[in-house]
Amino acid sequence: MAICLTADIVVFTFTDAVLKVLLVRRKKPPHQGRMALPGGFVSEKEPLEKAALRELKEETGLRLGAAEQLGSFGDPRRDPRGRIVSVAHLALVAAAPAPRAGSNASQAAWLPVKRLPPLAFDHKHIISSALERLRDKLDYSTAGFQLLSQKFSLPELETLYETVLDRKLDKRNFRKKMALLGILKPLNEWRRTGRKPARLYRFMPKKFEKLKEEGILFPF
Amino acid sequence: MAICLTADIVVFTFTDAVLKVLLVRRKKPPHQGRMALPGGFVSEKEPLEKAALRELKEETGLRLGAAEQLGSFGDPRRDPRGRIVSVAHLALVAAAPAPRAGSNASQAAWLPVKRLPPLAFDHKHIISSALERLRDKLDYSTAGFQLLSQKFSLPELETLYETVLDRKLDKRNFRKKMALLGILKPLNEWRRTGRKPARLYRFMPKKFEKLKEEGILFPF
DNA sequence: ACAAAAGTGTTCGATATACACCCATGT
DNA sequence: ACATGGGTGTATATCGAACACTTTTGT
Repeated sequence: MAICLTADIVVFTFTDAVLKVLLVRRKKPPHQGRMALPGGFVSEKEPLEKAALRELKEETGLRLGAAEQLGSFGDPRRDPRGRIVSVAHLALVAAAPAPRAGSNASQAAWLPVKRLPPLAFDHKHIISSALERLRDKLDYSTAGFQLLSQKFSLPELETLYETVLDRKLDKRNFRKKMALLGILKPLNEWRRTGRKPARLYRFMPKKFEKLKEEGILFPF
Repeated sequence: MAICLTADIVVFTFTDAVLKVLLVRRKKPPHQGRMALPGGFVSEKEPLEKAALRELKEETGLRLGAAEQLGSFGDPRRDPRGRIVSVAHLALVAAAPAPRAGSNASQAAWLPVKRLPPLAFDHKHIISSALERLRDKLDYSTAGFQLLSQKFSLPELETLYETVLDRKLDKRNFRKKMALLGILKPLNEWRRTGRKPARLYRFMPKKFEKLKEEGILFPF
Protein backbone atom coordinates (compact mmCIF):
# COMPACT_ATOMS: atom_id res chain seq x y z
CA MET A 1 0.00 0.00 0.00
CA ALA A 2 2.03 2.96 -1.14
CA ILE A 3 -0.55 5.47 -0.09
CA CYS A 4 0.48 8.41 2.04
CA LEU A 5 -1.64 10.58 4.26
CA THR A 6 -1.28 14.29 4.80
CA ALA A 7 -3.24 16.59 7.05
CA ASP A 8 -3.85 20.09 5.70
CA ILE A 9 -5.60 22.95 7.38
CA VAL A 10 -7.63 25.92 6.24
CA VAL A 11 -7.48 28.73 8.79
CA PHE A 12 -9.78 31.67 8.22
CA THR A 13 -9.84 35.04 9.85
CA PHE A 14 -11.67 38.29 9.17
CA THR A 15 -9.72 41.54 9.32
CA ASP A 16 -10.09 44.89 7.60
CA ALA A 17 -13.52 43.82 6.40
CA VAL A 18 -11.96 40.99 4.39
CA LEU A 19 -12.04 37.23 4.86
CA LYS A 20 -8.54 35.80 4.77
CA VAL A 21 -6.92 32.39 4.67
CA LEU A 22 -3.54 31.46 6.06
CA LEU A 23 -1.12 30.21 3.39
CA VAL A 24 2.55 29.32 3.21
CA ARG A 25 4.98 29.48 0.32
CA ARG A 26 6.42 26.07 -0.52
CA LYS A 27 10.18 25.70 -0.16
CA LYS A 28 10.43 22.38 -1.92
CA PRO A 29 9.02 20.72 -5.06
CA PRO A 30 6.47 19.88 -6.13
CA HIS A 31 4.90 23.29 -6.65
CA GLN A 32 8.01 24.94 -5.22
CA GLY A 33 7.44 28.62 -4.69
CA ARG A 34 3.65 28.39 -4.86
CA MET A 35 1.39 29.25 -2.01
CA ALA A 36 -0.22 26.26 -0.30
CA LEU A 37 -2.24 25.38 2.76
CA PRO A 38 -0.25 24.58 5.87
CA GLY A 39 -0.04 20.82 6.22
CA GLY A 40 2.13 17.75 5.91
CA PHE A 41 2.46 14.06 6.47
CA VAL A 42 0.63 12.41 9.32
CA SER A 43 2.92 10.46 11.61
CA GLU A 44 2.19 6.91 12.49
CA LYS A 45 0.63 7.29 15.92
CA GLU A 46 -0.75 10.76 15.54
CA PRO A 47 -4.46 11.60 15.37
CA LEU A 48 -5.40 13.40 12.17
CA GLU A 49 -6.46 16.61 13.87
CA LYS A 50 -3.23 16.74 15.87
CA ALA A 51 -1.20 16.32 12.72
CA ALA A 52 -2.94 19.28 11.12
CA LEU A 53 -2.39 21.45 14.19
CA ARG A 54 1.24 20.39 14.49
CA GLU A 55 1.96 21.24 10.86
CA LEU A 56 0.20 24.54 11.29
CA LYS A 57 2.43 25.44 14.20
CA GLU A 58 5.59 24.25 12.47
CA GLU A 59 4.93 26.17 9.29
CA THR A 60 3.32 29.36 10.53
CA GLY A 61 3.95 29.56 14.26
CA LEU A 62 0.22 29.66 14.89
CA ARG A 63 -0.75 27.42 17.78
CA LEU A 64 -4.38 26.33 17.92
CA GLY A 65 -6.21 23.96 20.21
CA ALA A 66 -8.72 22.45 17.84
CA ALA A 67 -9.73 22.07 14.24
CA GLU A 68 -12.69 20.39 12.64
CA GLN A 69 -12.36 17.83 9.90
CA LEU A 70 -13.53 18.99 6.50
CA GLY A 71 -13.11 15.78 4.59
CA SER A 72 -10.55 13.84 2.62
CA PHE A 73 -9.32 14.67 -0.82
CA GLY A 74 -8.13 11.60 -2.59
CA ASP A 75 -8.04 12.15 -6.33
CA PRO A 76 -5.27 9.80 -7.51
CA ARG A 77 -3.65 12.58 -9.53
CA ARG A 78 -3.87 15.40 -7.02
CA ASP A 79 -0.19 15.08 -6.12
CA PRO A 80 2.49 14.48 -8.77
CA ARG A 81 4.62 12.53 -6.28
CA GLY A 82 2.15 9.67 -6.21
CA ARG A 83 -0.89 8.67 -4.25
CA ILE A 84 -1.20 11.13 -1.42
CA VAL A 85 -4.53 11.56 0.27
CA SER A 86 -5.12 14.74 2.22
CA VAL A 87 -7.38 15.01 5.22
CA ALA A 88 -8.39 18.65 5.27
CA HIS A 89 -9.26 20.56 8.41
CA LEU A 90 -10.86 23.87 9.21
CA ALA A 91 -10.17 26.36 11.96
CA LEU A 92 -11.32 29.87 12.68
CA VAL A 93 -9.27 32.46 14.51
CA ALA A 94 -10.07 35.87 15.87
CA ALA A 95 -7.05 38.05 15.99
CA ALA A 96 -4.64 37.32 13.18
CA PRO A 97 -1.16 37.19 14.67
CA ALA A 98 1.51 37.97 12.12
CA PRO A 99 2.48 34.57 10.79
CA ARG A 100 6.14 33.63 10.76
CA ALA A 101 7.66 31.27 8.25
CA GLY A 102 8.81 27.90 9.52
CA SER A 103 10.27 24.65 8.25
CA ASN A 104 9.19 23.78 4.73
CA ALA A 105 7.77 27.24 4.25
CA SER A 106 9.66 30.30 3.15
CA GLN A 107 6.79 32.61 3.90
CA ALA A 108 3.48 32.57 5.71
CA ALA A 109 0.74 35.09 5.04
CA TRP A 110 -2.93 35.88 5.37
CA LEU A 111 -4.35 36.26 1.88
CA PRO A 112 -7.84 37.49 0.92
CA VAL A 113 -10.00 34.56 -0.07
CA LYS A 114 -11.48 36.52 -2.96
CA ARG A 115 -8.14 37.11 -4.68
CA LEU A 116 -6.00 34.05 -4.34
CA PRO A 117 -2.89 33.42 -6.42
CA PRO A 118 -2.51 30.03 -8.12
CA LEU A 119 -2.18 27.44 -5.37
CA ALA A 120 -0.37 24.14 -5.06
CA PHE A 121 -2.16 20.82 -5.55
CA ASP A 122 -5.96 20.99 -5.23
CA HIS A 123 -5.76 23.51 -2.43
CA LYS A 124 -8.02 25.96 -4.19
CA HIS A 125 -10.66 23.28 -4.25
CA ILE A 126 -10.14 22.51 -0.58
CA ILE A 127 -10.57 26.18 0.28
CA SER A 128 -13.84 26.21 -1.64
CA SER A 129 -15.09 23.33 0.47
CA ALA A 130 -13.98 25.15 3.58
CA LEU A 131 -15.87 28.26 2.54
CA GLU A 132 -18.99 26.25 1.96
CA ARG A 133 -18.65 24.69 5.38
CA LEU A 134 -18.13 28.10 6.94
CA ARG A 135 -21.30 29.35 5.28
CA ASP A 136 -23.23 26.47 6.82
CA LYS A 137 -21.69 26.99 10.23
CA LEU A 138 -22.66 30.63 10.28
CA ASP A 139 -26.27 29.53 10.73
CA TYR A 140 -26.01 27.39 13.80
CA SER A 141 -22.73 28.11 15.50
CA THR A 142 -20.57 30.88 16.86
CA ALA A 143 -18.44 30.77 13.72
CA GLY A 144 -19.05 34.43 13.00
CA PHE A 145 -17.81 35.57 16.37
CA GLN A 146 -14.76 33.34 16.28
CA LEU A 147 -13.52 35.19 13.21
CA LEU A 148 -13.60 38.61 14.84
CA SER A 149 -11.55 39.98 17.68
CA GLN A 150 -13.23 40.11 21.07
CA LYS A 151 -14.54 43.61 20.59
CA PHE A 152 -16.32 44.36 17.36
CA SER A 153 -18.94 46.69 15.95
CA LEU A 154 -22.23 45.62 14.44
CA PRO A 155 -21.29 46.92 10.99
CA GLU A 156 -18.18 44.74 11.17
CA LEU A 157 -20.21 41.70 12.14
CA GLU A 158 -22.70 42.40 9.41
CA THR A 159 -19.97 42.78 6.79
CA LEU A 160 -18.59 39.44 7.90
CA TYR A 161 -21.94 37.76 7.40
CA GLU A 162 -22.40 39.44 4.05
CA THR A 163 -18.96 38.39 2.90
CA VAL A 164 -19.35 34.77 3.85
CA LEU A 165 -22.95 34.43 2.72
CA ASP A 166 -22.12 36.44 -0.38
CA ARG A 167 -25.23 38.57 -0.29
CA LYS A 168 -26.34 41.89 1.10
CA LEU A 169 -28.26 41.81 4.37
CA ASP A 170 -30.71 44.35 5.65
CA LYS A 171 -29.09 46.44 8.36
CA ARG A 172 -32.21 46.78 10.47
CA ASN A 173 -33.24 43.15 10.26
CA PHE A 174 -29.71 42.04 11.05
CA ARG A 175 -29.49 44.19 14.16
CA LYS A 176 -32.96 43.24 15.27
CA LYS A 177 -32.12 39.54 15.15
CA MET A 178 -28.84 40.02 16.97
CA ALA A 179 -30.58 42.08 19.62
CA LEU A 180 -33.28 39.46 19.97
CA LEU A 181 -30.75 36.68 20.51
CA GLY A 182 -29.29 38.63 23.41
CA ILE A 183 -25.80 37.24 23.03
CA LEU A 184 -24.07 40.58 22.51
CA LYS A 185 -23.00 42.78 25.37
CA PRO A 186 -22.80 46.45 24.40
CA LEU A 187 -19.64 48.13 25.63
CA ASN A 188 -19.04 51.75 26.46
CA GLU A 189 -16.51 51.99 23.70
CA TRP A 190 -16.79 53.20 20.17
CA ARG A 191 -14.73 52.50 17.11
CA ARG A 192 -13.90 55.79 15.41
CA THR A 193 -12.96 54.60 11.97
CA GLY A 194 -14.98 56.02 9.06
CA ARG A 195 -17.32 58.87 9.96
CA LYS A 196 -19.72 58.23 12.76
CA PRO A 197 -18.22 56.05 15.53
CA ALA A 198 -19.69 52.58 15.86
CA ARG A 199 -20.45 51.06 19.21
CA LEU A 200 -18.42 48.01 20.18
CA TYR A 201 -19.86 44.76 21.50
CA ARG A 202 -18.60 41.62 23.12
CA PHE A 203 -19.90 38.15 22.37
CA MET A 204 -21.31 36.29 25.38
CA PRO A 205 -20.55 32.58 24.97
CA LYS A 206 -22.56 31.54 28.02
CA LYS A 207 -25.78 33.06 26.72
CA PHE A 208 -25.17 31.35 23.44
CA GLU A 209 -24.81 27.97 25.11
CA LYS A 210 -28.13 28.49 26.80
CA LEU A 211 -29.79 29.26 23.48
CA LYS A 212 -28.33 26.16 21.90
CA GLU A 213 -29.71 23.99 24.66
CA GLU A 214 -33.11 25.44 23.95
CA GLY A 215 -32.65 24.50 20.32
CA ILE A 216 -32.73 28.05 19.04
CA LEU A 217 -30.80 28.63 15.88
CA PHE A 218 -29.42 31.60 14.11
CA PRO A 219 -31.88 33.08 11.71
CA PHE A 220 -29.88 33.91 8.60
CA MET B 1 4.81 6.06 6.50
CA ALA B 2 3.20 2.82 7.56
CA ILE B 3 -0.29 4.20 7.38
CA CYS B 4 -2.96 2.32 5.48
CA LEU B 5 -6.18 3.60 4.03
CA THR B 6 -9.47 1.79 3.92
CA ALA B 7 -12.77 2.89 2.42
CA ASP B 8 -15.88 1.79 4.28
CA ILE B 9 -19.47 2.40 3.36
CA VAL B 10 -22.71 2.83 5.26
CA VAL B 11 -25.69 1.84 3.13
CA PHE B 12 -29.12 2.60 4.50
CA THR B 13 -32.50 1.44 3.36
CA PHE B 14 -35.99 1.61 4.80
CA THR B 15 -38.17 -1.49 4.69
CA ASP B 16 -40.99 -2.79 6.84
CA ALA B 17 -41.13 0.58 8.57
CA VAL B 18 -37.58 0.13 9.84
CA LEU B 19 -34.33 1.84 8.93
CA LYS B 20 -31.65 -0.72 8.14
CA VAL B 21 -27.94 -0.72 7.48
CA LEU B 22 -26.05 -3.21 5.33
CA LEU B 23 -23.46 -5.20 7.28
CA VAL B 24 -21.19 -8.15 6.62
CA ARG B 25 -19.80 -10.77 8.95
CA ARG B 26 -16.01 -10.74 9.05
CA LYS B 27 -14.30 -13.93 7.91
CA LYS B 28 -10.86 -12.98 9.15
CA PRO B 29 -9.32 -11.42 12.24
CA PRO B 30 -9.33 -8.92 13.70
CA HIS B 31 -12.88 -9.01 14.96
CA GLN B 32 -13.44 -12.31 13.16
CA GLY B 33 -17.09 -13.28 13.22
CA ARG B 34 -18.31 -9.81 14.10
CA MET B 35 -20.54 -7.74 11.90
CA ALA B 36 -18.83 -4.81 10.18
CA LEU B 37 -19.42 -2.25 7.50
CA PRO B 38 -18.55 -3.30 3.97
CA GLY B 39 -15.15 -1.86 3.11
CA GLY B 40 -11.50 -2.56 2.59
CA PHE B 41 -8.15 -1.25 1.51
CA VAL B 42 -7.95 1.46 -1.11
CA SER B 43 -5.78 0.50 -4.05
CA GLU B 44 -3.04 2.76 -5.21
CA LYS B 45 -4.66 4.44 -8.18
CA GLU B 46 -8.25 4.20 -7.09
CA PRO B 47 -10.42 7.14 -6.08
CA LEU B 48 -11.77 6.84 -2.56
CA GLU B 49 -15.42 6.66 -3.57
CA LYS B 50 -14.67 3.96 -6.16
CA ALA B 51 -12.86 1.92 -3.55
CA ALA B 52 -15.88 2.04 -1.26
CA LEU B 53 -18.23 1.02 -4.08
CA ARG B 54 -15.92 -1.77 -5.23
CA GLU B 55 -15.66 -3.23 -1.76
CA LEU B 56 -19.41 -2.98 -1.38
CA LYS B 57 -19.94 -4.98 -4.53
CA GLU B 58 -17.29 -7.56 -3.64
CA GLU B 59 -18.63 -8.17 -0.17
CA THR B 60 -22.37 -7.92 -0.66
CA GLY B 61 -23.07 -8.10 -4.38
CA LEU B 62 -24.73 -4.68 -4.22
CA ARG B 63 -23.65 -2.50 -7.14
CA LEU B 64 -24.13 1.24 -6.67
CA GLY B 65 -23.17 4.18 -8.84
CA ALA B 66 -22.32 6.75 -6.22
CA ALA B 67 -21.66 7.36 -2.56
CA GLU B 68 -20.99 10.52 -0.64
CA GLN B 69 -18.03 10.94 1.63
CA LEU B 70 -18.84 11.06 5.32
CA GLY B 71 -15.42 11.77 6.68
CA SER B 72 -12.28 10.03 7.82
CA PHE B 73 -11.85 8.13 11.03
CA GLY B 74 -8.28 8.11 12.11
CA ASP B 75 -8.00 7.32 15.79
CA PRO B 76 -4.56 5.67 16.09
CA ARG B 77 -6.04 2.79 18.06
CA ARG B 78 -9.17 2.13 16.04
CA ASP B 79 -7.62 -0.94 14.40
CA PRO B 80 -5.49 -3.44 16.37
CA ARG B 81 -3.40 -4.21 13.27
CA GLY B 82 -1.80 -0.78 13.34
CA ARG B 83 -2.49 2.60 11.89
CA ILE B 84 -5.38 2.22 9.53
CA VAL B 85 -7.41 5.27 8.61
CA SER B 86 -10.88 4.72 7.25
CA VAL B 87 -12.59 7.04 4.82
CA ALA B 88 -16.28 6.43 5.45
CA HIS B 89 -18.95 6.81 2.80
CA LEU B 90 -22.73 6.97 2.78
CA ALA B 91 -25.23 5.66 0.27
CA LEU B 92 -29.00 5.31 0.27
CA VAL B 93 -30.88 2.63 -1.60
CA ALA B 94 -34.52 2.09 -2.31
CA ALA B 95 -35.35 -1.54 -2.74
CA ALA B 96 -33.16 -3.75 -0.62
CA PRO B 97 -31.96 -6.61 -2.79
CA ALA B 98 -31.13 -9.70 -0.76
CA PRO B 99 -27.43 -9.28 -0.07
CA ARG B 100 -25.15 -12.19 -0.89
CA ALA B 101 -21.96 -12.91 0.93
CA GLY B 102 -18.72 -12.35 -0.95
CA SER B 103 -14.99 -12.46 -0.43
CA ASN B 104 -13.91 -11.61 3.11
CA ALA B 105 -17.48 -11.86 4.29
CA SER B 106 -19.27 -14.98 5.39
CA GLN B 107 -22.61 -13.24 5.53
CA ALA B 108 -24.23 -10.02 4.41
CA ALA B 109 -27.44 -8.71 5.94
CA TRP B 110 -29.65 -5.69 6.44
CA LEU B 111 -29.85 -5.02 10.16
CA PRO B 112 -32.13 -2.55 11.94
CA VAL B 113 -30.16 0.50 12.97
CA LYS B 114 -31.92 0.63 16.33
CA ARG B 115 -30.80 -2.84 17.39
CA LEU B 116 -27.27 -3.43 16.23
CA PRO B 117 -25.09 -6.22 17.57
CA PRO B 118 -21.54 -5.36 18.72
CA LEU B 119 -19.66 -4.21 15.66
CA ALA B 120 -16.04 -4.41 14.56
CA PHE B 121 -13.66 -1.48 14.96
CA ASP B 122 -15.35 1.91 15.44
CA HIS B 123 -18.09 1.04 12.99
CA LYS B 124 -20.83 1.82 15.47
CA HIS B 125 -19.44 5.30 15.73
CA ILE B 126 -19.27 5.63 11.94
CA ILE B 127 -22.90 4.58 11.67
CA SER B 128 -23.83 7.26 14.20
CA SER B 129 -22.16 9.87 12.02
CA ALA B 130 -23.98 8.51 9.01
CA LEU B 131 -27.30 8.77 10.82
CA GLU B 132 -26.61 12.34 11.74
CA ARG B 133 -25.76 13.14 8.15
CA LEU B 134 -28.92 11.44 6.97
CA ARG B 135 -30.96 13.54 9.39
CA ASP B 136 -29.45 16.68 7.91
CA LYS B 137 -29.99 15.52 4.36
CA LEU B 138 -33.66 14.85 4.98
CA ASP B 139 -34.19 18.61 5.14
CA TYR B 140 -32.80 19.68 1.84
CA SER B 141 -32.49 16.66 -0.41
CA THR B 142 -34.40 13.74 -1.80
CA ALA B 143 -32.81 11.47 0.78
CA GLY B 144 -36.19 10.36 2.09
CA PHE B 145 -37.41 9.22 -1.30
CA GLN B 146 -34.18 7.42 -2.11
CA LEU B 147 -34.74 5.13 0.84
CA LEU B 148 -38.16 3.96 -0.28
CA SER B 149 -39.15 1.95 -3.31
CA GLN B 150 -40.61 3.84 -6.23
CA LYS B 151 -44.17 3.49 -5.07
CA PHE B 152 -44.91 4.32 -1.48
CA SER B 153 -47.74 5.48 0.72
CA LEU B 154 -47.78 8.66 2.75
CA PRO B 155 -47.89 6.80 6.06
CA GLU B 156 -44.73 4.97 4.96
CA LEU B 157 -43.02 8.23 4.07
CA GLU B 158 -44.08 9.78 7.33
CA THR B 159 -42.80 6.84 9.35
CA LEU B 160 -39.50 7.16 7.56
CA TYR B 161 -39.22 10.82 8.52
CA GLU B 162 -40.23 10.08 12.09
CA THR B 163 -37.70 7.28 12.36
CA VAL B 164 -34.80 9.31 11.05
CA LEU B 165 -35.69 12.54 12.83
CA ASP B 166 -36.52 10.54 15.93
CA ARG B 167 -39.69 12.41 16.77
CA LYS B 168 -43.38 12.17 16.08
CA LEU B 169 -44.74 14.34 13.29
CA ASP B 170 -48.27 15.60 12.89
CA LYS B 171 -50.03 13.60 10.20
CA ARG B 172 -52.01 16.53 8.84
CA ASN B 173 -49.14 18.97 8.78
CA PHE B 174 -46.89 16.41 7.16
CA ARG B 175 -49.33 15.73 4.34
CA LYS B 176 -50.10 19.39 3.88
CA LYS B 177 -46.44 20.20 3.35
CA MET B 178 -45.92 17.32 0.97
CA ALA B 179 -48.97 18.36 -1.00
CA LEU B 180 -47.75 21.94 -1.08
CA LEU B 181 -44.38 20.93 -2.48
CA GLY B 182 -46.14 19.18 -5.33
CA ILE B 183 -43.43 16.60 -5.88
CA LEU B 184 -45.62 13.55 -5.33
CA LYS B 185 -47.75 12.05 -8.05
CA PRO B 186 -50.76 10.18 -6.70
CA LEU B 187 -51.24 6.80 -8.36
CA ASN B 188 -54.41 4.85 -8.84
CA GLU B 189 -53.06 2.12 -6.66
CA TRP B 190 -53.55 1.37 -3.04
CA ARG B 191 -51.49 -0.61 -0.58
CA ARG B 192 -53.77 -2.98 1.26
CA THR B 193 -51.61 -3.84 4.22
CA GLY B 194 -53.09 -3.01 7.62
CA ARG B 195 -56.76 -2.08 7.61
CA LYS B 196 -57.73 0.74 5.33
CA PRO B 197 -55.76 0.73 2.06
CA ALA B 198 -53.27 3.57 1.67
CA ARG B 199 -52.91 5.40 -1.60
CA LEU B 200 -49.56 5.01 -3.33
CA TYR B 201 -47.49 7.88 -4.70
CA ARG B 202 -44.50 8.30 -6.94
CA PHE B 203 -41.77 10.84 -6.37
CA MET B 204 -41.27 13.31 -9.25
CA PRO B 205 -37.56 14.17 -9.44
CA LYS B 206 -38.07 16.82 -12.13
CA LYS B 207 -40.44 18.87 -10.02
CA PHE B 208 -37.99 18.59 -7.18
CA GLU B 209 -35.15 19.93 -9.31
CA LYS B 210 -37.28 22.92 -10.17
CA LEU B 211 -37.94 23.62 -6.50
CA LYS B 212 -34.27 23.40 -5.69
CA GLU B 213 -33.44 25.95 -8.36
CA GLU B 214 -35.93 28.27 -6.75
CA GLY B 215 -34.16 27.75 -3.46
CA ILE B 216 -37.11 26.13 -1.74
CA LEU B 217 -36.22 23.74 1.01
CA PHE B 218 -37.99 20.97 2.79
CA PRO B 219 -39.81 22.22 5.83
CA PHE B 220 -39.16 19.66 8.52
C1' DA C 1 -22.40 72.58 4.41
C1' DC C 2 -21.96 68.29 2.91
C1' DA C 3 -20.67 63.52 2.43
C1' DA C 4 -20.54 59.04 4.64
C1' DA C 5 -21.63 55.66 7.57
C1' DA C 6 -24.31 54.56 12.14
C1' DG C 7 -28.43 53.83 14.08
C1' DT C 8 -33.57 52.94 14.62
C1' DG C 9 -39.57 50.47 14.05
C1' DT C 10 -43.36 48.97 11.69
C1' DT C 11 -46.06 46.38 8.49
C1' DC C 12 -47.12 42.33 5.91
C1' DG C 13 -46.99 37.81 4.15
C1' DA C 14 -45.53 33.18 4.70
C1' DT C 15 -44.99 29.34 7.27
C1' DA C 16 -44.83 26.13 11.36
C1' DT C 17 -47.70 24.33 14.80
C1' DA C 18 -51.60 22.82 17.41
C1' DC C 19 -55.64 20.41 17.30
C1' DA C 20 -60.36 16.44 16.47
C1' DC C 21 -63.19 13.95 13.77
C1' DC C 22 -64.89 10.84 9.94
C1' DC C 23 -63.86 6.91 6.73
C1' DA C 24 -62.71 2.42 4.80
C1' DT C 25 -61.40 -2.00 5.64
C1' DG C 26 -60.47 -6.76 8.02
C1' DT C 27 -61.79 -9.57 11.71
C1' DA D 1 -69.87 -4.26 15.65
C1' DC D 2 -65.62 -2.91 16.49
C1' DA D 3 -60.79 -2.13 16.19
C1' DT D 4 -57.21 -0.26 13.32
C1' DG D 5 -55.01 2.87 10.76
C1' DG D 6 -56.03 6.27 6.59
C1' DG D 7 -57.51 10.53 5.52
C1' DT D 8 -59.00 15.56 5.97
C1' DG D 9 -59.17 21.66 7.44
C1' DT D 10 -58.83 25.66 10.33
C1' DA D 11 -57.07 29.00 13.49
C1' DT D 12 -53.03 31.12 15.71
C1' DA D 13 -48.42 32.43 16.57
C1' DT D 14 -43.93 33.22 14.94
C1' DC D 15 -40.61 34.67 11.95
C1' DG D 16 -38.37 36.56 7.89
C1' DA D 17 -38.56 40.29 4.42
C1' DA D 18 -39.39 44.78 2.83
C1' DC D 19 -38.89 49.44 3.59
C1' DA D 20 -36.91 55.38 4.81
C1' DC D 21 -35.37 58.62 7.66
C1' DT D 22 -32.48 60.81 11.45
C1' DT D 23 -27.95 61.20 13.73
C1' DT D 24 -23.15 61.81 14.24
C1' DT D 25 -18.89 62.69 12.74
C1' DG D 26 -14.77 64.27 9.47
C1' DT D 27 -13.65 67.14 5.77
